[in-house]
Amino acid sequence: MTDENKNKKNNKKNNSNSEDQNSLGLTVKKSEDMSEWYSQLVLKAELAEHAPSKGCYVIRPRGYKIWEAIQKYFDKIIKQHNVDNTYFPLFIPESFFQKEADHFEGFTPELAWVANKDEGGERLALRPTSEAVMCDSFSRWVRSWRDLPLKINQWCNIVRWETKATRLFLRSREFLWQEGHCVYATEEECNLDVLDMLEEYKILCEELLAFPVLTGRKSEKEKFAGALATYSIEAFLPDGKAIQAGTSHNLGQGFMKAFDVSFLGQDGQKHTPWHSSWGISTRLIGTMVMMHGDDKGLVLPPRVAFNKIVIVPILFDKTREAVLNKADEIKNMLAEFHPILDDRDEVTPGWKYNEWEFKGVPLRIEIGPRDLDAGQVVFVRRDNGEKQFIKIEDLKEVVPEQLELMHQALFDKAKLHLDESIFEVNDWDAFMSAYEAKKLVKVNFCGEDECEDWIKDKTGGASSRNVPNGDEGMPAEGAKCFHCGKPATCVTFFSRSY
RNA sequence: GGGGCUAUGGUGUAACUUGGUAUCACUUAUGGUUUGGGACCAUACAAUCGGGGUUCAAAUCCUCGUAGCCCCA
Repeated sequence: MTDENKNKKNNKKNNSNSEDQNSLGLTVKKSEDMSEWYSQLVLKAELAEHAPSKGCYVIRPRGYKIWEAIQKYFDKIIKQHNVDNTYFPLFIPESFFQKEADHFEGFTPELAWVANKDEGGERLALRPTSEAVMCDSFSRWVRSWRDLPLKINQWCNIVRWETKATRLFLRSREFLWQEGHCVYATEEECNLDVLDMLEEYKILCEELLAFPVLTGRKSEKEKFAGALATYSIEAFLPDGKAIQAGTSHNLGQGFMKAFDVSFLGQDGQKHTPWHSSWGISTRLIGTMVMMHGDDKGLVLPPRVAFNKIVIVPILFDKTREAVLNKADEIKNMLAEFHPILDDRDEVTPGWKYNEWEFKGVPLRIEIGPRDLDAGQVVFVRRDNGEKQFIKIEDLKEVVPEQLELMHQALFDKAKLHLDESIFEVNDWDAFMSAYEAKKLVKVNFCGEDECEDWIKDKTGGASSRNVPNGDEGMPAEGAKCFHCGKPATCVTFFSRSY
């Protein structure tokens, strides 16, 4: 054994001796090593676990509940936009991919192929996204201007053969998402849809997941393979890295032409329609966990949490029955919040507090013999840990009130971090110092691939996030690119990213 | 894409250098005493990642595979 190995082993030993091994808890602090903190939390809070095949994971019930909350919220939005759910096959013939050259080129490196079967001599790939297979159907479904707009969505899994390091929820070879695809008669309608859905994603993050995002257009370098323009929502995490949390693409007419989708207009002429697609994935789960979790474990935003309350009765033999009866009464009174009544005898109240905090339940109600006489409970919010006494008859009012306050507090904290992280700079030196301080750097930018490549290379990882929509994304007259000095074409955010 | 490290009950680990009965704790189960911020006693269940090799003998050495983590591009 080499010295180096011995040292590693000794370190491991020392660490394990100094740690509390029976702990549910985490061995690192979020502020010290967020990456390790995240891995431990996702596993120990039983959101997910590694699967036998590389880069894949099992979503456990506690994690899937979060996905269900996202689905429940967003499926309603989809329907409000008159988008219908469908299901398209997992297998896509190779020739379908090849019809759109940019798309094929962009996705080839991460396609997974079915090895032992081919149909009619043609290979089948597992879908990395469904433009190709959907457009094939669209070519039959779209004939007349009366068939438009055609608006469909699917909730499904997709496969992208990642070669980079994979992370639970954040980057994996298979993941769950929703992909909406709309076909419009005009460019204007298509554009509007692309931006509308981007806005819906923003609202989803703010209203359900309780964090802010930057909405904007991706650079040429970062846009979707085959798109005219890609827009994204970008979340900025506490460790100073951005993460793309959702995308909306204006796919223009490329796929339409490639798959021969056309319609007869009111003018009796044949026209090529316009095409959009937009998606969010289980990556949002990871983003939410990193955004709100703390050193005590998971923090579920109130609107995401299925069980919004845990009731911990304090049980002594003499008063046991009376306390349990009252706890049960409270549980029924607050049934709409799906309270958990933790009446286990085998662990102490203190254990329960720590356990439910770790699992992120938003509110805790403690009730013991002393409270019984006073007609009150001890009431604790997960995000701030403050204890207060609440009269039992006031609970029905206080619970929804505190859930809303907690949502707002989580959002405000995330918003404050985002606002404090944005640094506007005009030259390379200022850029580098802001970037090294893990800021979200706002610059005038030429928007060119070569310039962006150079920046990424020079900094060892700075990438453009997006260009804000509207006036905010427009540089002042005469503004120059912060790096190359050519005339700036846009205002862009740069940062480290996941 | 290149390099390094790791894999032992459900969990965290010891034993590996120098081959020989697999350690300890937690968890779990049962019984009892407990319970307002991580209670305790007793007993019991439970493990060497997969394939191949070396050897009288492999957790330990060699080899291939699989998976995870880290560093560089």
